[in-house]
Amino acid sequence: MTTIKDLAKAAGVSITTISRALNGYSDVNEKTRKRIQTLADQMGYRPNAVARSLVTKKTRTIGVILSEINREGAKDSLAFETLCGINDRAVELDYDILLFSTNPKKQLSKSYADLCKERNVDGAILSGLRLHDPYLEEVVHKTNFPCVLIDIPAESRNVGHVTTDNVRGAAAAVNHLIGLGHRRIAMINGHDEAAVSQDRLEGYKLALAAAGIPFDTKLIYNGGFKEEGGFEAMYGILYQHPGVTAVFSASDLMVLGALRALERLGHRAPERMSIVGYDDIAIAAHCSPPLTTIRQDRYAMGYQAAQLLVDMLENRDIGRKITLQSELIVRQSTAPLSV
Amino acid sequence: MTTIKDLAKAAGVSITTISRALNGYSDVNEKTRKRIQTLADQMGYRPNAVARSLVTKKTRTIGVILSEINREGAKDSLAFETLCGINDRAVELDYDILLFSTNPKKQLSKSYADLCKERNVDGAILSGLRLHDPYLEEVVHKTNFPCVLIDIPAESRNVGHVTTDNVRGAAAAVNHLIGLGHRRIAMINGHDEAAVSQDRLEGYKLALAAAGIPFDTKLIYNGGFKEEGGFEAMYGILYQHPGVTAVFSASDLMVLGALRALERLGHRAPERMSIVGYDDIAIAAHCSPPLTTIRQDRYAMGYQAAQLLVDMLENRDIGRKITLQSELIVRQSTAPLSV
DNA sequence: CCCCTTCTCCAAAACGTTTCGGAAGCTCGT
DNA sequence: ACGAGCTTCCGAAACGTTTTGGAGAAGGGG
Repeated sequence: MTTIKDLAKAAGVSITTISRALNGYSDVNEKTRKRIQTLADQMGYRPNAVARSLVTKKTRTIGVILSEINREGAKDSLAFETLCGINDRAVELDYDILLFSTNPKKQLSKSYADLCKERNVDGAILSGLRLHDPYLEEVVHKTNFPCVLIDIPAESRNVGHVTTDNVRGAAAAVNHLIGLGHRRIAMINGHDEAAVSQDRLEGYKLALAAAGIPFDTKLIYNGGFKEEGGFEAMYGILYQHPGVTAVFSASDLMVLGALRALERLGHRAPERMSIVGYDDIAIAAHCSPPLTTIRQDRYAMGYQAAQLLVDMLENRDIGRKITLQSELIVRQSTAPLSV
Repeated sequence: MTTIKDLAKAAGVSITTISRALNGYSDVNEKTRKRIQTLADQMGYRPNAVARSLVTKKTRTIGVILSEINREGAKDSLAFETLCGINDRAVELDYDILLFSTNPKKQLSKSYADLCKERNVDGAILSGLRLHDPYLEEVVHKTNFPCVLIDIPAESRNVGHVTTDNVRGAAAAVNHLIGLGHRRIAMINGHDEAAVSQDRLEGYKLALAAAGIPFDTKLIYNGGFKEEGGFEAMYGILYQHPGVTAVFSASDLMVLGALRALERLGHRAPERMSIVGYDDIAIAAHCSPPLTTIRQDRYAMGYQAAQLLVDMLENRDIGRKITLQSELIVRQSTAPLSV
């Protein structure tokens, strides 16, 4: 590995001059700069980022903490799409990405803040965390570490936030069902520790209220965003509330489970039950029936999150919150209420 | 940020002692070690990994270079599953992951080797690269940078390789079709720059030969591993070779396109055409018809790749090559040849 | 009592950069 | 001819660790 020292020796100038030449400072003669530049290319010199970081205190690296990086995460590629968005924007802005998983074991020994401190990332993007994750609170409140949260409402000087308009998305889903004539509409929600669940429930309520349909707590099931949870929820709905003709699910994955439950009991969607999901995962367009769902653009969310974080890091003061819109995609899992 | 210096001052000992105490050396009194340890905890001391790396020359970081980290990659989550596997094993082995994308723009300015040199990763895992990628050749031959290649056959002192038995997988797929009575079997392959394509073609040929079916180059189509490519290939097969009753595709994604082509022309699988895919992507089990396919365990591949790389990094001399088995999953896109 | 171990501890160098504060040498106006 | 002001360069400190090579003290055997 050629270092700046080797280069200085070879060029017959000081280390300082090499550094300033290569970094485009104005106090070095254009001719010597050229000479140094070509020499550097010849010798294959690459500045050592570690040494540089040590003195500049910047690593041009952002930590990405995704809870969904695990084997199950593959089915819904939400985390992956987010990561792609983050990555693409990060590359454009010339930042690197350090991937932190949230393996339960590691969570115990080291908090995110510790991870970030140790590895000296300039900032972090967090996604898929529970609302009351203790480490999350630490990051947001105790440290003032720059970070961007995805789908977790929190803002402060150094904390940004990107999400989609979940209230509106959910309302659109439920309105679609109401427009099809459905009145008894159940909801399969995620879990209480997710901000999006609260928002989507809110949207569900709003849509019902606007249509003059009374809200019934009993029609709210929690499926934990899991396929299995959707299965059980649908089972419960069919047995406990046979009058229900439509379901709004807070995730497509849970719809897959719900469809299995329907089938198991000899029913089909949308004939027996209209279902609208959330996310528009890849499977949604291909499963049977293809799912009516609310599409959220996870790629864009990641992309915006990276942009927002870098804006914060480079002291461009713009808004701390970004809300993207979602879109109702009508496919064949919903149908008019047959009387 | 508390540094080792602050800690030394607070504890009234030298920097050396702090370092050696915290790193578990034997030449520090157990009492002082305890004292230092609790003091470090109190003060929230975190060793600066950057400074440490500068002197140790190790970063405990592995670079992951995946070409498929982009918006399109979301549909087949192969890259993601691989990443999950890498990540899980890396966490267990206490390594971090630096994610390099292969944005075309960046490829021009910096080679992988440069990326790795600059960022001082200890080693790298590469996947999704074309067989004759110039930068790949550089990594493998010119530098002796430790890396593990996924699905790219190359071995040397510092280069490992993990793949699945693509020849056998393909042969199993084709044998399945032959067993169902099919004789005119086309293949939709990826592209010539993929090692897996060559292997799968090999398996296809082998299976045909074993059954005494003559090989016909005209029945080989290239779909470039793209959905659209599968569409066009199937179109071509139906028009140019109406006698074909079964297709082996080198990826499920291309099968999705092929199914669309079939449908467009008023046909259905498996009635008109039996199709077996490759990969067993998430959609495969849910689409219509559910796909018969060869499952390869991308997660395991990533996991093994990480293990192999770390073994190499830590000078455990084991094999440089890992081949995982694949598995035929029979669903409903294949059926006995109806005479 | 002296020498040899063993146990603790430490000063200083090293890693490869950036950057601060000059210091020469040159030009130019007066 | 002289100082001011540029231009171009450089020495040395700093960043936060690890590691080398010892040094002082305590203990033990002869």
